[in-house]
Amino acid sequence: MLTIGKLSRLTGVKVPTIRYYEQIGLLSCPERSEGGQRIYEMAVGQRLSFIRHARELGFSLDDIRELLTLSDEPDQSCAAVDEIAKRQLVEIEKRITRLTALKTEMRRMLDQCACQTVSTCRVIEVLGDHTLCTDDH
Amino acid sequence: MLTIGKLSRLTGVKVPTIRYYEQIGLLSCPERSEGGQRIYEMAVGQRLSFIRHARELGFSLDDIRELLTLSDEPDQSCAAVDEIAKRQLVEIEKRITRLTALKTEMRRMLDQCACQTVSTCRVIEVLGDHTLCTDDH
DNA sequence: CTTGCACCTCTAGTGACTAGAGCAATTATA
DNA sequence: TATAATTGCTCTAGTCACTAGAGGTGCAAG
Ligand SMILES: [Zn+2]
Ligand SMILES: [Zn+2]
Ligand SMILES: [Zn+2]
Ligand SMILES: [Zn+2]
Repeated sequence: MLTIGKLSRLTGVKVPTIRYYEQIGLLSCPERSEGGQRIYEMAVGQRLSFIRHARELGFSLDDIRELLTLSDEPDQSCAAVDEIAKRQLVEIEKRITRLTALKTEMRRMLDQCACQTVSTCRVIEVLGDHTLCTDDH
Repeated sequence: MLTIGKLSRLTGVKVPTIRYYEQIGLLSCPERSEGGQRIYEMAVGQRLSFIRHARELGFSLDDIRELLTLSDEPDQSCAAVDEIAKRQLVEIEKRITRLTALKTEMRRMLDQCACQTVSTCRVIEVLGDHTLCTDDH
């Protein structure tokens, strides 16, 4: 049995975040002490660690909610699970592609700036005129 | 002279977004028609296009606010401008690094899954146990 | 003159928390 | 046992950059 603080230390999830997860129904309401404080069973630590790790890997809370539901049915096919993960992978790849293009553009801007006055600054110039860019973003 | 709709079409910034930018002081309040509708000078198009392009390149509205202020003083050194852009570049690079690590981890998870039942799903397993990962995130 | 689109203000919602106020319960120390 | 320190509680509001919707008004074409 754990207080919210201990659960927090155990999982690395901050106390207000745990309460937030309860509020949005990602964690079910735990028992309370006589004084009204939350008391968690040890197993909640597993669930919370799962949530934390999935968040670190970039899954949305909605995806996590679904993953948790799926993981409660061990005999089902894991196709749906893998589908969510694949979608997440594609998302990540898209973001990397986009950010890589931005990086190139930013570097080009900075490299071309002669570092004199604002009136001749290449950064300002390019920001004001997308046709000076090499690709769309 | 432009109505808000024309300004929107000219710059590709949505009407509510233009009003939002006015609300937070990124665009100054334009004149109004007798009926109370906003009427913009052509020059606002430049400013708004600058904002849009900077947003597309990932700058925050706070950074953009500062860039706009700086760009109004053409004779100053552009060091401060370039500083903001450099910071932004570093941010982008950090995000790429992080996302690349996530991508690796996600791919590993998916590759290792034998695609049978949830109980043996590698995705669920790894999400529940970070020690199965190859790096920190 | 009427139709229909564009425009107006204001409020609330998004995601995933975070901060803070003001108070109650529990635990550690004296 | 008394007190102090820590931890817990609820509730509200703030973050960022918008977006959606309600309920109303202005304006231009036919
Ligand atoms: Zn410069
Ligand atoms: Zn561009
Ligand atoms: Zn699987
Ligand atoms: Zn991990």
